[in-house]
Amino acid sequence: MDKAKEKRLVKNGWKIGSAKEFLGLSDVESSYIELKIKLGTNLRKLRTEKNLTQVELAKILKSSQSRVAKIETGDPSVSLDLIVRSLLALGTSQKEIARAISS
Amino acid sequence: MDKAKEKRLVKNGWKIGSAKEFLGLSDVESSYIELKIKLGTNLRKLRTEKNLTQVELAKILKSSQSRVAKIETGDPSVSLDLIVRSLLALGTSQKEIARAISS
DNA sequence: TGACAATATATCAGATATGACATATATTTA
DNA sequence: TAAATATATGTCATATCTGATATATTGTCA
Repeated sequence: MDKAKEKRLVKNGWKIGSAKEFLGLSDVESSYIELKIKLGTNLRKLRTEKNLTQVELAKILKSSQSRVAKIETGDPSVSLDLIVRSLLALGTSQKEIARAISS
Repeated sequence: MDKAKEKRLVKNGWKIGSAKEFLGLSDVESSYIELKIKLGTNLRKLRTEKNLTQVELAKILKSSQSRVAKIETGDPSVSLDLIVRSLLALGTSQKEIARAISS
């Protein structure tokens, strides 16, 4: 299964459902990807609300600009761990993370 | 920071707060650990409700008994990705995962 | 008690994620 | 418009996570 391709499709407006069908993703896999994209999108929202650049956020996270971009664009190389830690580092509470997942 | 030690402490009834203080964990780190423990505990609850052994669950997850045990006991070597995928594989919805995080 | 099933813990080679860097492509601003 | 700033994408050496295996510990029941 080509995760890079799948990510590109999702980014370009494909609904998870259709991407799932097209790529033959399992329910678990597609739900997991959907979840990561939700949280990554949430991180971008948070960052822009705080008027931070990716470079500035990267510094806070002790990561790099490129990895922040990958978090926000749902790059398949990014772990849920990193996304969640990043949200927490920006002050997101567990309840807020839960809300983001439910949305 | 010794994650194995921290895990043992938490397991033995230390509250996150005190483990955090004792070990000098950052807010991000302690919240992240707390979250993993919550979801791991949730997985165990789900598994036992379904009357599955760790060996049986491992087979479903295409993992091993030892890794299932590590998920359930909050072993620091386990990623959030694996925990969430495992919950999803047991049929947990995103809303239910969100609920577990909020609790 | 002892045998047996279930769970926990330790270790490791291979797999995957990581920050860093280079560089491409937007996007903004003068 | 061009220059400056911000974001995206590709690659890689190193770090971390993985399933597997071995073995220890715990619980259960005759």
